[in-house]
Amino acid sequence: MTTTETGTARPAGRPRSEKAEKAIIEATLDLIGEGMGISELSIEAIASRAGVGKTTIYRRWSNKEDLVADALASLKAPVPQLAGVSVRDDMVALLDTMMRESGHARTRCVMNIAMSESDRYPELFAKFMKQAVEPRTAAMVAVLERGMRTGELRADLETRLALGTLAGTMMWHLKRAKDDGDLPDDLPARIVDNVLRGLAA
Amino acid sequence: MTTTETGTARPAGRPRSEKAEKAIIEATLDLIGEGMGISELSIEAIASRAGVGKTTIYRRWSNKEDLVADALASLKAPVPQLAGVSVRDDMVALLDTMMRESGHARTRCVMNIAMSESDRYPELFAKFMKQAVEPRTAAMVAVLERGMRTGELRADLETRLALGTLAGTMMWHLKRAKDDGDLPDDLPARIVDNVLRGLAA
DNA sequence: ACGTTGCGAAACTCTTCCGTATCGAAATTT
DNA sequence: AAATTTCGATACGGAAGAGTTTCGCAACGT
Repeated sequence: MTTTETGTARPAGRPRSEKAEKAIIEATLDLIGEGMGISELSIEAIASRAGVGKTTIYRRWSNKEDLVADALASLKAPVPQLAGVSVRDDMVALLDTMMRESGHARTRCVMNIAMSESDRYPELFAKFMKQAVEPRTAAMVAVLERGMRTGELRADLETRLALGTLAGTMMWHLKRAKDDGDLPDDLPARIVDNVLRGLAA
Repeated sequence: MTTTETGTARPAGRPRSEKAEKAIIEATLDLIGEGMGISELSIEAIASRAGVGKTTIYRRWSNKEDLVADALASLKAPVPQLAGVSVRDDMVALLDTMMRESGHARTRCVMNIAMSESDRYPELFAKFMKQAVEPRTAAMVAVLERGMRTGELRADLETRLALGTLAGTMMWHLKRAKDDGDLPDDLPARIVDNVLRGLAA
């Protein structure tokens, strides 16, 4: 070998622009964030918004679905740092993160797409769930299981069911909030307190 | 007046086919039920599926959005007959209806559309909410308020919050069920019992 | 220097579909 | 019978956009 290798053999010619790639992904998420559905999303619009040629897109992704899948998958879920003191406080923090993030139009639209187009693009959905949703549900399940061990929660709790109740309630309210856009700051706390205590007299 | 009137003065000429109208609405819901988003839905596909000419559609609706709005609005929500004995049983019955109806692909897809395209088609969304969703939430709220009066539920309950917890939890599980399609028959009962009792030890 | 590959831009073909118009046949009122 | 309206079918012009190709230039290796 005479080449100066840096791990992998670099092919000859001009290397692909990392900047262009970022711009394409960003433009895609941008347009989705403006309320576009996948079928309304056009490669030409993405190229124009990103300031690149269509060739540059097709050189990397063979079609629209592949591109959108990568774009959605690039949304990492930053799970918040938890105090770890009480289940109640940790869960409020987790729901609060959900609420604050859904305040951004982009997040809401991405969620809409992931939810509603999951039938049409199952692979896309699976990728998104794994990258963006599962880290959060895993964090919630961990909190719940800790509570069962410490005795803060009932020992016979079904964690999947309890997770659904907490996250599902939050989602329900986030959906309804689209009209004016703001929910009370203490909503996460009220949800958690209600769910922990129960509705029965 | 010399005409044989039947309430309203019928104009001369061949009357519009009631059957064609039904077929158009049905074809629209059918295609939506096959996973098509509104923007993917084409008038030509609807006409073909309904076995009518495009003219027959455009004579009745001036564009796609009007047609879809009417189609979605035609989905009445049949609120089940409630026993009215206990809040617990009535609520299980309501959630059970949600679950069984969401077993139909058409219902799921219609829900998806209503949820996700609400930003793009706000009037459509409003119409759908009023016709198909509000009757159900109203029934749930009625059950909750009855429970507060009878003492079966806490008197200081926030009904909107409690509604969100019950319906939101059910929705959460319905979303996850897409993979294989079936949820345990006793899921509604387990949800209600868990929510009423609370998660805390 | 030179070959190779990526770049943005533009032109291109092909398909889909909207909304309108036109046709002969059918249904209904007068 | 005549007039009117709807029917399904088909054709049309136009817009949009997918995916490909070509072009001249830029960036990288040898």
